[in-house]
Amino acid sequence: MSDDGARKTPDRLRRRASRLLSQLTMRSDRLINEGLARADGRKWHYAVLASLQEYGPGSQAELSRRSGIYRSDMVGVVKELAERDLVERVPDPDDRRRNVITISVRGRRRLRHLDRILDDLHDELLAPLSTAERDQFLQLLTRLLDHHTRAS
Amino acid sequence: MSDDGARKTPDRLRRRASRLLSQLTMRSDRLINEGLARADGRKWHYAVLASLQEYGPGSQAELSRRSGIYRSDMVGVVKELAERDLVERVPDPDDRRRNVITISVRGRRRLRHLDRILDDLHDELLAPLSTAERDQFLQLLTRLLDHHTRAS
DNA sequence: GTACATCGTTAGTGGGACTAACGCAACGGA
DNA sequence: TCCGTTGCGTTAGTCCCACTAACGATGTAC
Repeated sequence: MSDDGARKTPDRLRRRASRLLSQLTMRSDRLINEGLARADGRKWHYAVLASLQEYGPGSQAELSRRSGIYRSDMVGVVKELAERDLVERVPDPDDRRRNVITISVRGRRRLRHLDRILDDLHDELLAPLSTAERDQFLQLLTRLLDHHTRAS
Repeated sequence: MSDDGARKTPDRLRRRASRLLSQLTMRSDRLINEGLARADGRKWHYAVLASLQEYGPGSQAELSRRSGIYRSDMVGVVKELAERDLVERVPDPDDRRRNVITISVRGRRRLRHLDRILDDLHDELLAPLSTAERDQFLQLLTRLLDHHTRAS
């Protein structure tokens, strides 16, 4: 950003929800990415590990669907996770197109770790809000997102 | 996105404010960009025109600071606006490093037009929320953004 | 068997934030 | 008056991310 100091951001801009969202998301993404990076973590790793933990093993394509990561990008994510022994990738004997991805013990431990890191980072992200306000914020975001997800 | 149908998005993911923000912002950006594109408009055009309207003429560097657009990107934006006769770009006689950018009559009309378009698009974006909830949402976003802007 | 869909993979697109470095002009001291 | 610093506009290029296209191999349906 470069609009520090004499903040002359026009009102029209400052008031638009779309702009508030992009700006805040930019900061939020930076905060989370940097926070995770400090622990050699990435958002995508977290997403995949969480998906494996909550819904069990699955093919890359299925992980894709669960996590919203494109299957073209999933290749690299799974590779990185496998390199770190957080996940096992085994060809599916029943369907030779598929790899079955399974979370490892290290993977579960790692997920717990990332969860703690994310808790802290979100505390920082939502710092100015009270507990009630945080809930409200989440609720509003969820309703909006749900609305635009169904509509898509 | 690709997580339609059987929504198996893990809870951990669905609940994180950071993720809600990115996802919603992605939809929001698409909505706004496509809406503006239908009228041959762009976010950046709006930002610059709004800044000129509210604070008067300025150099490209100053517009940069007002709008948060990088001065390297401002070059192209001003060029596009000038091509459409929405602004005038004149060398500053008092400081030969500068161009003075001024909004034209067409520019003002265009800004009003874009404002109407954006009003509609934001109505769509915030559709599921009541008026009170929209205010609250904006207020929460603003507080969060302010907090993370000062801290930067 | 033949058409079609799905899987993993590679490559590449397009947009947006952001950096580096340039030549030029202005400003602020010694 | 020269000199270092700062600000300007511009060009080029980086990185990240969502997303598309196309591929060969495999599975499924008719």
